[in-house]
Amino acid sequence: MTLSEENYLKAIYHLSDTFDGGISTNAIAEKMKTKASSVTDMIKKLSEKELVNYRRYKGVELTVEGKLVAANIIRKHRLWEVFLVEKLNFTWDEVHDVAEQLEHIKSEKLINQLDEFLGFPKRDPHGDPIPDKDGNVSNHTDVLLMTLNKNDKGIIVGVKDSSSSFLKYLDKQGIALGKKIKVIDKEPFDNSMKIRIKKEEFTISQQIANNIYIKK
Amino acid sequence: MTLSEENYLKAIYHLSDTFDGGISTNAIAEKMKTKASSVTDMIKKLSEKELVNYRRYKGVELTVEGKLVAANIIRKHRLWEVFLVEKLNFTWDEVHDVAEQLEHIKSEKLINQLDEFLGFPKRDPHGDPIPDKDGNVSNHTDVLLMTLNKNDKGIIVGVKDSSSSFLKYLDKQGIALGKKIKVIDKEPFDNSMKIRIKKEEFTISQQIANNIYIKK
DNA sequence: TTTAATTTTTAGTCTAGTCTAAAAAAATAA
DNA sequence: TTATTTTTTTAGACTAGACTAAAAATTAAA
Repeated sequence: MTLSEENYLKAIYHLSDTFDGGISTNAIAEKMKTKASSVTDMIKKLSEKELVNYRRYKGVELTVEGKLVAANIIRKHRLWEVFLVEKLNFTWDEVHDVAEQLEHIKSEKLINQLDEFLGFPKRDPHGDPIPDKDGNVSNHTDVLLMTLNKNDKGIIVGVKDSSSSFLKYLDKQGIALGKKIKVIDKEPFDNSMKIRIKKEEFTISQQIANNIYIKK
Repeated sequence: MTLSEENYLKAIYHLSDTFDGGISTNAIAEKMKTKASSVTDMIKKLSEKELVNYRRYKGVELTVEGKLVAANIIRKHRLWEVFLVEKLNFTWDEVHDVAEQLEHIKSEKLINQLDEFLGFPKRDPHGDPIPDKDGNVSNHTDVLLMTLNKNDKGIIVGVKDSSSSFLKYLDKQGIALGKKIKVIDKEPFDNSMKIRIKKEEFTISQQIANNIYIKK
């Protein structure tokens, strides 16, 4: 498994989460910030290794084996994120680039010991679930804040967008995982909503509400 | 800095420790398990970047900058080794391959926080000194067990050979860092020595004694 | 259903890092 | 000091992974 192969598998895995059926060459190219022709080359290679199913012009799907490999990389990524935040005092908007490197370290023992050292965490600092050794992910039944209605209540459990700028915005507003939230009002015109967190009320845009997961 | 460049710098750094003056192409090739022609190519590249001084047929020496880069990689390697042993229950003969990967992770913050998290350790699990941020290494004034004479005493502080097989041998014999040792007798014929550790006496060959560092 | 636009693939090129084989320089021996 | 051996470098080829430009297949529009 080369670094590049691993990154392609991860990208396909994430795209499969959002879209059904074969993932298009262009979609992968965009996600990987590379060119479609490069994607075609790599897909052929992954197909040879039976990590993806591929029919020309029809896009790709991960095989069972490919899915396992990808889930394992994501498992490592998220466990390292927990480590960075819990043990090394990183903030949740600083961890991504480093975890992106650490996820490629190869050692079964390392990752299992790390898991234990961290107390077998179930979610990373952004609220995303950590796959287990067999690639099983506790499925995300949580809903987007956007879908709540007036007077609905819940707990913030995750974010969809993990970009540094978004996370910094949340920190500034005092929006953090585990906080209780209540929808005070919802504006039908632009879907913005007035929310309450810890007795403080303020308004957020639909764009923000569309990137926060809530457990009801 | 590519992975390959980093590995060459590290190899040259280690070789400079043992040999004075320019490090030969062949010596690097042997250490890196590659061919002399590949070494020549890479040396040219490192020379362009002013990380080594190079004169055709005369071998290489690290520049001040090159030495700093190399020391930094070794710093990372050794800090990760401490982490693996102290926090993740690795044994000292298991850490090398994983640390070899982890040493290439790029993040200033990561390594400084790790250093702090580990309590600013001075030595790795094999007793080797950990360079500081500026590449300074507390110089190894310790002597090889081989150089001790009858009735000399000391404390085991390091090993020269970190191969898994050697470390396993030491574990089996109960030879560990920090243990007090006394030379009971030394055989002039083959330089083997009878030693005592914790009231137990046994004989070791010169080869073994040549790979253990002692603080007198 | 033929044409136009879009997507995907192919063909060929480039770079980093490796290799083999041969040439050149340096070190050693006669 | 010349000949031989060893070391180092050069020349040229190979692979992975990327790229550009052009061809082919598919999809959408007229």
